[in-house]
Amino acid sequence: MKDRLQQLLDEALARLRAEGVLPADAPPAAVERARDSAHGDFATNAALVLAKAAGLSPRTLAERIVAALPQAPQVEAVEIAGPGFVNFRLRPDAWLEAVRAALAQGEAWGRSEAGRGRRVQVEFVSANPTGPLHVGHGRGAAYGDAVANLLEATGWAVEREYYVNDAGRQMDILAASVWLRYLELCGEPVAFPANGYQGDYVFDIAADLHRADGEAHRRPWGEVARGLPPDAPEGDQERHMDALIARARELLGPESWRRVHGIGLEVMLESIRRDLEAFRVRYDRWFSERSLVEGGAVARAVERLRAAGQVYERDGALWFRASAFGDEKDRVLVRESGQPTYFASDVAYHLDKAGRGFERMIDVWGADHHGYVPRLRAALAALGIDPERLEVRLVQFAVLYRGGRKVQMSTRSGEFVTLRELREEVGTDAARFFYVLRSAEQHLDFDLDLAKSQTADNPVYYVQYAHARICSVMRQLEAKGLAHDRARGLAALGRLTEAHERSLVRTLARWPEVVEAAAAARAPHQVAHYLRELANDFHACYNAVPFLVDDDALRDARLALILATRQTLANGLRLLGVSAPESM
RNA sequence: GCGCCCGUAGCUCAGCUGGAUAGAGCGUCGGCCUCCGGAGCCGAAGGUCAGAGGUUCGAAUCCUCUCGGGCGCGCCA
Repeated sequence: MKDRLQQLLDEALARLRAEGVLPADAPPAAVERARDSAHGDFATNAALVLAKAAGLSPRTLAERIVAALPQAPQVEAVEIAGPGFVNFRLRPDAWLEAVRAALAQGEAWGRSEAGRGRRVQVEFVSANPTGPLHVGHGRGAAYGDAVANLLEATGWAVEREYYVNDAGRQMDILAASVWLRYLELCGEPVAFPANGYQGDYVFDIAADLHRADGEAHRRPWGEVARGLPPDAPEGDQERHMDALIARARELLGPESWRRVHGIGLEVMLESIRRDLEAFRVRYDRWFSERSLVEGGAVARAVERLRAAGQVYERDGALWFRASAFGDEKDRVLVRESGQPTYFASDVAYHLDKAGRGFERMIDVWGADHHGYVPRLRAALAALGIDPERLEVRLVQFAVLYRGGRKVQMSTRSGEFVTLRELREEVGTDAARFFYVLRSAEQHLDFDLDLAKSQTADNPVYYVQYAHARICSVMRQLEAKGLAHDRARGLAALGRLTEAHERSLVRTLARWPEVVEAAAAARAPHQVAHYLRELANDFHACYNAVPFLVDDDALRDARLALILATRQTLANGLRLLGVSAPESM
């Protein structure tokens, strides 16, 4: 509907340009939904925006625009108001088209081809496989998946990817931690390092290893600890850990080390995969960092930067001239030790993505990584890749509240709330809805008690209840020995004249615009808010207007309206990864 | 110190590329069940959009500064 009016406006403006009223390079003007129904249904500020360029007063220009507008059957009236707004009022039945469309298109209602099949990749969560997913990752998962769904719904060819950091020091620390817990199980008097992974899951992995391999990886603690630099608090915990890892590799030999390293990775990855699956998040691809390192892609990426003349050596390390591309300082690619940094593999990773031909690469990151964005863009620019293809979406932290008090989290000590615990406590539906209820750049206060409560306060139940209630009406219909005659209902849509019905129809008609806007802004919270509003309009209608009336045509028309509402609720909830129950 | 994000009703937040009297939910107060699920509906009170300048026909929205909060600023990932 909005598109149709935009067409009319564009035609009118083109005509005025042809007549010389408007200069050829006049800026575009848009049609928007009127906020206040007193201003009609849609409005355009074209006359206000273009008045200066045309050298006319806004109201005079508005009159010229109105005169130039082509006729359209849906438009009942066009009025000029205020300083020069042009307001469109539609004929009441123009809105009813939405009911027909919702029923005819079913699951496709609201979808569009705006993306024209262009390829976009959404990479999200990508947590290190060194521990279970916690509630912070949950928000990234809910957000990233919903954004991917929205892009799919608007005609993009979407790929969801998880970047697995299976190379590097953090994985080595996990391997060392697992091995030390394993040695404890073997009866060795281990002093567990301050910097090791403390969580219970490490014991579980160690126990798995012990069950499977017996004492094959046992080494005397005295040999392990011999001559290591002191741990914190007396010494440096990082140096201690590095030495411990080196010692582990030396004592275990390559094969045993790979085994210990591998079981940690395997168990954690499997746990992450299961958590996400239960959270209704599926990936097209799990991309291994190690495959980049071992395949030489990291070295090649560094070489490409070198060939571009954007690296130099200093203090024994290899630096990338990031400051020449807008970053605040230069960044190390290869350490003095010869080890490439995480940044180097990330450059290689994004180079690989770009090479896979995605028109857009959307990375969903925790907001604490924001400082990392400029250097990655800088690297892409230095490699001749348009940095605009990379879109980094930062998701702020979620803070959990229980009983009005903040729930403390700390990854170090292993006392964090895991995504699994959250899911078990409030359920996937409530968790996913709450996570996307606020815009991503907003800190999220996640009230566990509210998410669990089965009351009107809880927006998830409110929306789901609307869906279940419509299903219940249909069951009642059946119990009365009646059936819905869709054709008869659609033919009688003109009889939906009650204020609540008209309001519901208008909200319904907005759905395709909501999907498009939410996708464009990468803002699934707009869908959540819309669903709340739609449910509200439905509940109001439910209380004001009886559906199962004796008049067959009127009944079928009203049922067509609420079935269209049910379809819209279901489509919206699906985009957010939330179920639409038939009864609750 | 520098950089990024944020500051809107008692609380939690919307407010789409600047647009016409600033919107929801919760909470508070007052109403609505002989009827399709009361997990519902209706109404009322409640705001100097942190503050000060500026741009504009028009600013919660854009620019500058100040104040307040969060997060970054590693040869960690």
